Amino acid sequence: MKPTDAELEILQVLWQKGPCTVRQVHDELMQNREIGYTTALKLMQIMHEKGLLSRAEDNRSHTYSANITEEDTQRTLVDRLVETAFRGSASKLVMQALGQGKASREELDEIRQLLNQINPDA
Amino acid sequence: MKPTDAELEILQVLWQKGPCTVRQVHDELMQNREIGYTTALKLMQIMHEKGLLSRAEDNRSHTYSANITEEDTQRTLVDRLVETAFRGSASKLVMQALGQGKASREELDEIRQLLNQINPDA
DNA sequence: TGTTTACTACGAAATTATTCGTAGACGACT
DNA sequence: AGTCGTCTACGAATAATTTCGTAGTAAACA
Repeated sequence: MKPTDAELEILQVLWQKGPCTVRQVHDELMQNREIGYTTALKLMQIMHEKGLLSRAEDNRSHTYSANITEEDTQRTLVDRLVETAFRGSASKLVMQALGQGKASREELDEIRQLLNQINPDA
Repeated sequence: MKPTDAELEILQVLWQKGPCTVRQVHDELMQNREIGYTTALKLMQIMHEKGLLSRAEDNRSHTYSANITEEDTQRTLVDRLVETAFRGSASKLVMQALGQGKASREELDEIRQLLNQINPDA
């Protein structure tokens, strides 16, 4: 399942903050851009219908949480991007991402470690 | 500029085949899925209006070519994905892509080489 | 010359995504 | 009880994307 852009924004909030009310999500989204409260509400209702979010109807308000993990979503999106934009070559994507020079030394070390663990002939 | 999904399909054809007529692009797209000829035509006309494609009005038919390179587009899409799905961490994306185990030994070597060339303290 | 074929142009339907206004419910507070 | 603030539900406008039908034009051909 590929979340839309607006859905991804909301998932980000839930992944970072954990279960939230619409109010909390909306406050967070407002840090980045203008968006009406009912817009956020509607989006979250739709996501709930789609099964993307579950909700606890606690008191008066509802508390929503993500039904998919950040990692699974990242995997889906990366796979998709590799297919649609990199003709199936994951390494091309890696080279592109690394080439941007936005990774710190620590991150690069982490990647080296991962590389050493990988056995492509398994 | 972020091409839409349908636009990316068409760009892929043009990047791989070079300048093409609508007919050629359509034939290629049909290899992967059902799509009407006029749909492809319309998409390419819109892309031309947007400046995404240029066209030579040769004979009877038109020959279209991409105005943006595959690399630039890949860069745009990767940057965007890093921002929206990886909270700005390019290395997280790299780890995710490498973790899928879809890279060959040769590709991994290539990545190692690139890693060694990168100086994060420049 | 008349018919078939291949092309472009264009309008518009269909689909999907995003946005928000309005209404109704419920609790809190006076 | 009446009013205010906050919440959900829901309809619907808007926008963006994808789709294709129809019409017109011109080359190719019988």
